[in-house]
Amino acid sequence: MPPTPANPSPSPSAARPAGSVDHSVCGGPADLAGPVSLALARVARLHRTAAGRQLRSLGLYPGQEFVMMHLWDRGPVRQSELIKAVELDPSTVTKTLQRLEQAGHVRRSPDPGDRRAVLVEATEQSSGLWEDVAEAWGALEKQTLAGLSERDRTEFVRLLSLVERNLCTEPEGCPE
Amino acid sequence: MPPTPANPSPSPSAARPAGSVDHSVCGGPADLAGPVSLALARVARLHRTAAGRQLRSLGLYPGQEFVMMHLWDRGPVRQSELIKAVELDPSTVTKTLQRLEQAGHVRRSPDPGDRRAVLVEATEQSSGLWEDVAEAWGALEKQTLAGLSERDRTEFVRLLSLVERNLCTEPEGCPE
DNA sequence: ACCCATTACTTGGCCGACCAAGGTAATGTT
DNA sequence: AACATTACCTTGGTCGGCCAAGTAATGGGT
Repeated sequence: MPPTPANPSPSPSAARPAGSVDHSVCGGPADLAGPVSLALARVARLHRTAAGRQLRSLGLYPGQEFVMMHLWDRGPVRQSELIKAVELDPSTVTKTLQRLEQAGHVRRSPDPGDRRAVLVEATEQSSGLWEDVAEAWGALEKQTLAGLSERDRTEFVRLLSLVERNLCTEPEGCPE
Repeated sequence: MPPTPANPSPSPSAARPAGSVDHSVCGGPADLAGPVSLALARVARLHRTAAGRQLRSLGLYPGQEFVMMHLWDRGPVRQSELIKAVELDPSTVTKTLQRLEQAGHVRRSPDPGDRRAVLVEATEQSSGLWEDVAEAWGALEKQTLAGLSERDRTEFVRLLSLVERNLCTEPEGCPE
């Protein structure tokens, strides 16, 4: 008998570790299974929102930074290269590039050596953004990690790396 | 002189810690500033995608779980309560609920006591999903944390909590 | 009683992300 | 040389998420 509404924790077949669930932070409710996944999802959304706030004023939308940054320090690349780099769905990259192109941040041209391919590069006009974006990301990084010791930070990236490996492997979807 | 294409790291004004950037995992490229923010963003996307894969087969889309889970163990609630609980934009919740309603997972009715408000509850039909969702989240949690020691896990939630607090506070956007 | 701020929700629009399906060009196979 | 496969990209559609703006009901203050 799964959900007997208005009646907490009917004891499922799966996860529900133990009594309290830690909702230590920020008033977050945090009931439900999978405390880590839940926390991760919440943090991720907050992080993206924060990035968005930083970027909006620059005329970029969250997600576009990755593309621009790659172009800025790689120069002209094939779109396929870019796709592998950002690890996004090809169609996502296509659409993002269309918008970036229309905004004048990016130029695209057919690859003479392979008529299926498209070469992408940041426009000169976009170079002014570079600094701003770097600064915005610096600020975001700073806000994200405020109050974390050096040890905490390295620990955090270590754990993130582990988790990333976990999420990459199993059902495939990771490059390689 | 910001972007001199095809020329790595022109030394910005902001973050760019040191030489190598750790791209320890999964072949990820991981150049660019803000290694933590970047890693976090990547992990978050992978995590959401993984959740999506689990959920698709159940006829749910990522994000809807949170709503359903809340309804399942809280019973009928006002929409405003739900919004506070999931910490999402009201319009997001509205749309999600419309879709969930159309899918038959949720029922909505006007609150007799307050004619602006809407009461939301999970349908009986949806109760079958409960177990599946719990299981899916269990699996996700398991995959996410595979190979992490108990100490690593608690450390991870601790760090996530800190980061969450950081991202909540500053520019406001957190409940309270 | 009246006005006005607050609360509760909705609509429309835009973007990032995915999948599914399609079209074209390069490459491999026989 | 013809065919099949694979690589590269685009289009269309759907969702989650945000913001901005709008409607409607409640409640407080005077």
